[in-house]
Amino acid sequence: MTTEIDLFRSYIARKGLRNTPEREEIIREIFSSGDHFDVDELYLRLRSRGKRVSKASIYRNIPLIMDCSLIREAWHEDGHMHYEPVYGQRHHCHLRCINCGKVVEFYDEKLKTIEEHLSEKYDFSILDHRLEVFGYCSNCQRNESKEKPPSP
Amino acid sequence: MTTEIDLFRSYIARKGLRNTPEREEIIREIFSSGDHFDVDELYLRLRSRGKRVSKASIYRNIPLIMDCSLIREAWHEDGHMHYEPVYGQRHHCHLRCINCGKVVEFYDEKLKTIEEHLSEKYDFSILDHRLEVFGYCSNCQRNESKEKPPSP
DNA sequence: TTTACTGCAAAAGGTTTGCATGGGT
DNA sequence: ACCCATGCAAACCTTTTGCAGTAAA
Repeated sequence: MTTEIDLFRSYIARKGLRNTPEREEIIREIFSSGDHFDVDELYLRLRSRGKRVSKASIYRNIPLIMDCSLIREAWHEDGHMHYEPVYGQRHHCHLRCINCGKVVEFYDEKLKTIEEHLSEKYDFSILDHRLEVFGYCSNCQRNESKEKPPSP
Repeated sequence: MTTEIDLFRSYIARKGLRNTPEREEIIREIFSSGDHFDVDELYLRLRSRGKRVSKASIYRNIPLIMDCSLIREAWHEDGHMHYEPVYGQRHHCHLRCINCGKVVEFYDEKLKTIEEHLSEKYDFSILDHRLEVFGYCSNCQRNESKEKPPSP
């Protein structure tokens, strides 16, 4: 976590911006768990630790934290964006259960190959990708029929 | 396009719902171009053809049209969802230029293999996936530096 | 005749922004 | 001292919803 904060500090300095306690708390909170999060959740987590950082500040800082590659957008769901820490983690994608929301992270080397093909074929310089795979987890496969509206 | 409308009609009938002129116009408009769209754009396209369908009706019908697999969510950008027609099209993913927004559709067989691996390894029954790849298209590679804010 | 569907306008929920205050550098 | 960052509240935008009227079946 020290590394993430240092990275952010140097990014802030490089951009001629200012370091603030709020900014440090946000980074600290994100990397204290290292898990996916959304703005509301992050706000409540900070709050529950007695750190009063406004949502406006979180919203204003997220673009900066993305810009220095410490987090990135993971997926959009339930009307809002979900983010994930990215620094120090192997790049990965998500396998998600469309019934219970369970998330499995995975990585597949073949994605690199796909990127290379695309780069050649369409003359793109490729920076990133995001793969989401959807299905029913083992639990929900059994209960699947219950959750679906009846087809009359 | 006849096929899409028939599919939708039979879906509506099967669900015990009602067919309406508005519903037919929406389907017709979506498949008249077969391209990506968002709600506002679809609304304006209908309007410019003299078809007055309210946005509320579009929003209310999109879940139905997704449910019968005629369209699906493509990506979330600029604060709103983008959809794409799916019926009659080979499943595909998107390569997008992060500078100019250019979209290239592609398909790679390796994604099927990835799905199979995931299915075995994590015991998921997999229904779908969405892969977005980001980079600079050939044009924007040259002009990349211009578009970025200066780093002081 | 029944009741689902539509349009309108209001509401809801996430995100952005204007403004005055406070705090890094 | 300068001016960027914060908190608050209002504004903004997309999407959802309540309601009364309309029209499929």
